[in-house]
Amino acid sequence: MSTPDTATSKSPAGIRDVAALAQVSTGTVSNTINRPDTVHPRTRAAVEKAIAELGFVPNQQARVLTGASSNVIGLVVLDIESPFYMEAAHVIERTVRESGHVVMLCNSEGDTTRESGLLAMLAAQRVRGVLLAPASLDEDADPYKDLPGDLPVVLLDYNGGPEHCSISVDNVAGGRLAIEHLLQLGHTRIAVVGGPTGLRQFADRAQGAREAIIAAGMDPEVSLIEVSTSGIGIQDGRRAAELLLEGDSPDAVFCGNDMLAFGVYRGLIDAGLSVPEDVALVGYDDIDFARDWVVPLTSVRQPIDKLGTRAARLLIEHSAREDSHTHRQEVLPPELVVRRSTDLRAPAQH
Amino acid sequence: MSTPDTATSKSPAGIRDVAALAQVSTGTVSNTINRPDTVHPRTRAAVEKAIAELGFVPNQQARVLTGASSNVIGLVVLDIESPFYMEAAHVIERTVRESGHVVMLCNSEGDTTRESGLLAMLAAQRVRGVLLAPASLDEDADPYKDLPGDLPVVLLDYNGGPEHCSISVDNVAGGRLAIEHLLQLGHTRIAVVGGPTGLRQFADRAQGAREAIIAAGMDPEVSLIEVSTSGIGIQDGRRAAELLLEGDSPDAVFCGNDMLAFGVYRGLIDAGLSVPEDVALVGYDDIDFARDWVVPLTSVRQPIDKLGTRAARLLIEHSAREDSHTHRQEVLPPELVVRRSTDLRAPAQH
DNA sequence: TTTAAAAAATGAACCGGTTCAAAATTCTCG
DNA sequence: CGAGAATTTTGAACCGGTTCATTTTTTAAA
Repeated sequence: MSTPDTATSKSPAGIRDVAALAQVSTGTVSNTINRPDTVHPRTRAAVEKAIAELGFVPNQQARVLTGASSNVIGLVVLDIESPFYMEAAHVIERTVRESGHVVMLCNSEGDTTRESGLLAMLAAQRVRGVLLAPASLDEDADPYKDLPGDLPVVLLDYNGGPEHCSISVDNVAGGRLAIEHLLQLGHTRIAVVGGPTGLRQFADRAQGAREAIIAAGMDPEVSLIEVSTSGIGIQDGRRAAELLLEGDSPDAVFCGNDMLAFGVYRGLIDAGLSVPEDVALVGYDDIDFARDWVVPLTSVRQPIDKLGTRAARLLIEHSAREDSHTHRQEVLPPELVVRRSTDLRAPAQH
Repeated sequence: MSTPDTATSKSPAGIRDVAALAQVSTGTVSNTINRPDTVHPRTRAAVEKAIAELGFVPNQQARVLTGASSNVIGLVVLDIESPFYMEAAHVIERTVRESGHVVMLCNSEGDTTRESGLLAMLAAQRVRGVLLAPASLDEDADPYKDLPGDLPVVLLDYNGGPEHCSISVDNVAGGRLAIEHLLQLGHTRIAVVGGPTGLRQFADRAQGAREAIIAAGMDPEVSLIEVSTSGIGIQDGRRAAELLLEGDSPDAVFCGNDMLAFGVYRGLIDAGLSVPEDVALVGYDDIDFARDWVVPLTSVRQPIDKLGTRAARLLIEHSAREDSHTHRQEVLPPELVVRRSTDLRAPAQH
């Protein structure tokens, strides 16, 4: 409106338009943009003026087509609303930005069909590579065997074996950590609210819980009450709590993630119990909310920062030297963050 | 590994490779992909076989280059971790998917410099269009006047005037709703915890609060205690609560968003007050957590669903017929959701 | 002033698809 | 069987940048 847009208001200016206006060749324009030091200052100024005048924006598509590698990185998560994945996305976005890349965020919604559709789309898009938090959790068959083209992929939060790069957190160790903490505090009837059977991460955490009980010389059949839920949200936790309170109440509850823990908390409060006096509560993930919850939540922290940065860097590296690349699997250790939901003496802030 | 990859393991197969293998011309391959009904069944079969054999994935970049419109839509939000924007992103992703598009999610982190960088990048990427939740909230100067190229943009949650398409929610009305509710319940000393001065949304909500007080024939100077915060997170709310409790305690608090409300809740609880008995509490946004909070939170709901779907559809439409397009501004009404944080009689679930 | 070397600019070919006018093939029907 | 119509197939040109061998200009040295 205010800028009269001197010339073409039809289609966005191309490099040839710029070349014509600046009275140089297209090669020179290209050089001005990509190798400014190889072009004479006077010429450069003229070209830059023309670029500004036309509002010329180089077409990235065309650029990639000629061999330049794309600066887009795909990120496929299985739940775009889960705080855990969002924090991860944030870290990844930041890391990736430092090297001039951008993230294309996609949501598989835990659906393997959608997931492979997205992978195909990202391959068609010729993205630089993909960070994939897999929806498919079949252990036997490797579902990522035949990826479209030779799309570089790094699995996120899931160890897919030696055929893939991956960064994951040791979920079994995490489960163990939680239970060891509760045992140390003297709890003997511990409930485990693990998400849906079939989600590997959650199964592993429950497995760790069992191992810890056994290592302490106790019988899981007696001291461990396992409950599975259909989802991994607050409501699911709440229902789990109701279920637990029907039988012999546990004196501690370990939840497969923080959202479940929040739900369990509500269920306990509604039943007139208090945390941690009557029941101790441990979550998993240590999302931001855990620290700020009414009763700050003890939680097994996944090192999201490391997870995200490592994964992003690994992918960029991987996609840089396409061949002669050996897949690498990194497994990070989780860490227990003790707060008041298990220990009243814990500082109010952390 | 299992697939020996007969031919080229060097660079991903191109349309000419397919044509050669199927013994047809490139045009026929293109037709097989895009207009299958115009090619003879026998030929089609041969081409499809070749495509499968080579693992051919059409290069989307090249496709776009020849004029096809991109299927990528940019989404720029100012806080990737904010539940509100994530819920919006989810809705948008879903809507956009239905028409075969994908979302490229970017985080401006409230920084206008980063924001324009992202817009330039999206323009270079030749995305179909951009949904922008603006970081720049200057009212006077229109900061989106000279967008790179003729990138179609729809402003999200912000009315940018007649020069832009936008979908927003009436924040003034929202503020009014909240206060009217509190007045109706008989509260007379109402605090308003509005975020940072300078964030328009928040300023508008506070403005609505003032209007409601005046409309009720009261004096804002007397009945309204306004507090501003430096951020819009839980911690900021908590600090605001501490500040409020130093002076004459209010009997109700209206917060600029739900996160602030959660923080205020913690501050109140820590000071030995209870909600809603001692102080009523109203949030804004009605994020998922509000319903599941320990004391379910009364909140002014932004119709995120509508916001997201409308915005996405408007953008696609806008970007379809580039010219002869008149900018449209839609303003959606907010809605009050009453829960126990203001009214004990509210049902436990909603 | 001449000449060799360095610096700058050029422009056609190319990336990998799509398009479309023209050519080749198949079908219809007198 | 042959003409005309309908259906398929073809392939060169194009999209908008980049590349790089070549040409042109400038600079430095003799």
